[in-house]
Parts: sequence; structure tokens; C-alpha cells
Amino acid sequence: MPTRKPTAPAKATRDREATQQRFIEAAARVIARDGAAGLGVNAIAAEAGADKKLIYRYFGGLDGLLEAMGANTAVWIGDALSASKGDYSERMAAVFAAYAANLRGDPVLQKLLAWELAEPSDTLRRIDAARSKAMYAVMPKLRGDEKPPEGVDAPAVNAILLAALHYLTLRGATMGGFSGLSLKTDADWKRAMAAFQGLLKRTYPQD
Amino acid sequence: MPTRKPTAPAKATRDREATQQRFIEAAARVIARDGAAGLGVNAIAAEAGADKKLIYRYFGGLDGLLEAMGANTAVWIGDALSASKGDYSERMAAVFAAYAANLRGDPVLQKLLAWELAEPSDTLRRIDAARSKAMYAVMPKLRGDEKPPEGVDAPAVNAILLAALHYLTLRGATMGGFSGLSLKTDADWKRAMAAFQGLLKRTYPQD
DNA sequence: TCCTCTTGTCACTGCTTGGTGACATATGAC
DNA sequence: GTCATATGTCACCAAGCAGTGACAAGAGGA
Repeated sequence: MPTRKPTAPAKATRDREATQQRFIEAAARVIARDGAAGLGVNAIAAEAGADKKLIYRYFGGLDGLLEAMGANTAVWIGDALSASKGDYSERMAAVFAAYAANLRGDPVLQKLLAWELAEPSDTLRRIDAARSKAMYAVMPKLRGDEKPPEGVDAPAVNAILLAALHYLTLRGATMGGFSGLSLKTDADWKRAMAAFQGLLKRTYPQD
Repeated sequence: MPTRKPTAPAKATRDREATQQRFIEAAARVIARDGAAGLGVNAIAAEAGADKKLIYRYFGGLDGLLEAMGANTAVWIGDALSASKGDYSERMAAVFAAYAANLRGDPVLQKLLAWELAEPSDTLRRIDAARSKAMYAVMPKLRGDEKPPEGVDAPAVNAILLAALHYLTLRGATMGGFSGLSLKTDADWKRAMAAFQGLLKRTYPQD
């Protein structure tokens, strides 16, 4: 009795880079669908239609694959800046709105953000560092020459508003709202963004 | 050959309620230590020093146990309200500070909040509903008779600030900071709370 | 043609998980 | 005392997991 089937057709094409890319995209799909919970070499390999052994061979394991995936994250900023006119608070609000819309449409990024809050791991910390560098770099550019008003701790305020944006986005995606504020429809988000803009207006007044 | 050891001493005392309580406390310890990831009947039973079978018998399963645990959550509000003097923004800031301090010292609640963001489940939704009812009930009492200023969407603003508080607390616990704002020491938090208070002051001005 | 290295496939181990059936024993009613 | 029942204990199962060794087969150089 043979312990081995006579043969399998083997992959039609033999292309390491293409296979790696398939793994990376599969990992993103699995995260978007099942979140960090259902993440594992078995699930990713099944999604990619390839063998999990290759994950170890090409990426050294699951962590390596996730880092490779994190390195591929898009930039999602930039164009919001070019279109920014008006005073500081208006430009800030425009960037906030653009960032919010982008975040709301990116389930993978959402899951990564949620994952970071749940369990700190060195891998996640590295992914976060690479990703958030782009965001931090925007802030000074955004500010331009203007100084924040007296008595306003601009970095702290911006961190607060950004934190709220992250939290509300995640809550909207999972629970549909937070603290009595519904966050399902576009109208809901318009209301929320108006409140953000109001806070910015009052923090960085007339220019 | 016997399939069974002659005998085990059996629990010293037989007390269903005490055992249930041991399970509830063990579940809280496991969550505080390992987060939602390492949660499971095996881990909880081991932590409680009891048999997992009893979890099914007494709580109907893991979900029932978690709900029983959620029902035991403390109130964490109330005394902050009694000590609240001054205008609306000052009272609000006092409640925020009290809530923040309480949240920062409650790893179980932190893990539950993070878990809610990661994977929506009916159980978590029920726990959240029970817990947040208390918070929602505070808001109107806090507001008293005063009306919010024209053009201010008070519920949205409060949701934003509360969301930021949650997010920054979780980020501080896992990553030690967010968006360039350090959130490790008490001084860090004093700075953050000052920024919160500034936002409240500007939103709900002189009274 | 032959030979070697890489890419891909599969079977298998060891471990952990959620969940259950079978059993032992303390407790309290009678 | 007698005995039913609640309480606690343990062994076991099927399923899923991460990780690895052995093998097949395409690709390309000599």
C-alpha cells in the first residue's frame, strides 16, 4: 500500500515572487474577514491556495509574513494636503475628514489598530511604527508657519482628536455606535465630522 | 487494569456558590493577565483550580460565565459627581478625570473594551450595554438645567472626548503612547487631562 | 544528456482546544 | 440509618493548531 499518492500536478507556474505576493494578499484578506483572532498559517495558506510550508520557507514564519504585509500598506495621505485651503483649522478638518474616510474604508487597517489595542507584540509594534511615521510627518507640514494659540497644547489636542477618530471608527464598524452616538450611515459620520470640525475651530480660531 | 484511579480526595468543601465565585474571579484574572486572546474554559478552570465541566454545568458555557462576570462590574462613578462644583465644563472635567483614573487602574475593563473593538459578539454587546448604561445615565444628571451653547452638538462632542479617553487609555497601556504623545507616567496623564479640560472649557464656556 | 538547486506537495507529529460521558463522594431530607 | 441528589473529578473524543521531514518535479547550467 503506497503511503503516497502517485503524483500531484504541482503548481502550473513556479514563481517565488508571485507566490509570496499571493500569501501577502491572502493574509490581508483573512485579516479583513476574520480579524486577528482567526489568523494563522493554516487559514492563510488555505486562502492563498498554497502550502503553509512555503510561509516558513519564504517568510520565516507568520511574523515575517505580517511584517511583509505591513510594509505594503498604502500611504492614504498626501492628496488631502494639496487640496487644503483656508486657515489651519479648516485644513486640519480637511485632513481629518480624508483620513477618516480612508480609515473607514480600510478594514485591514481597522483590524490592525484593534489588534494593537488588544495584545501588544513586537511584530505589531514594528508594523505600527512604520505606518504611523507617515502620519506624524504630516503634522508639521500641516501646521506650516502658524503657532498654536496661547495655552493650547497642540500635540496633545491633535492626539486626542486622532484617538477619538480611531476609536469611533472601530466602534462604528463593530458596534455601530458609541455612547449614544450612532455611527452607521454617512449622515451619522457627517454629524461626527461636524463635531470634530467644531472642536478644531474652537481650538485654533480665526486666522 | 483499572481505568480509574482508586479515588481522589474530592473538594474539601462542597459549595456551589463559592465555586461559582471562584470561576468568576478566575475569569477576571485570566482576562487581566492574558487578555481576550488566551481566554478559554481550560485556562479559566486551571486558574480557578476547579474542573471546566462545572463551567458548563453552572454557567451553561463560557458566554454565561462572562456575562456573570460582567454583571459584577463595579460602578466607578457617583462619588465624582458629588464632589463636582463649578460650571458645567469644570464638573465635566472632574468626571472625566475620575473616570480616566478608574479606567486606568482597571485592566479587566481595559481588556473588555479592546476586545469589543476587535470582534463583535453578542455576549460582548450585552456586557457593554449593561456597563455603559450607568455612564449614559450620568450625562443628563451632569448637565443639569443648562443648555449647551448654540451650534454645539453636545452628545457628539461628549462621545468624541470619551472615545479619545478610551483609546488613549488603551494605547497607553499597550504601546505607552499615541501619535507622539507619551502616556506612561502620571505627569503624561496630567498633560493629557489638561488638554481635555481645555477642549471642554472652549466647548462649554463661561457659566 | 545529466546534474543540481529551487519550488511546490503532502503526510505526519505533538500539542491544545472545547465539550461530554462515566464515575466518586459529600450533603441533606426522610 | 437510607437514599436521592447536588457537587466535584477524571478520562476521553474529535477538531484544529503550528511546525517539520520526506518526497516530486520544474528550471536551468554544464
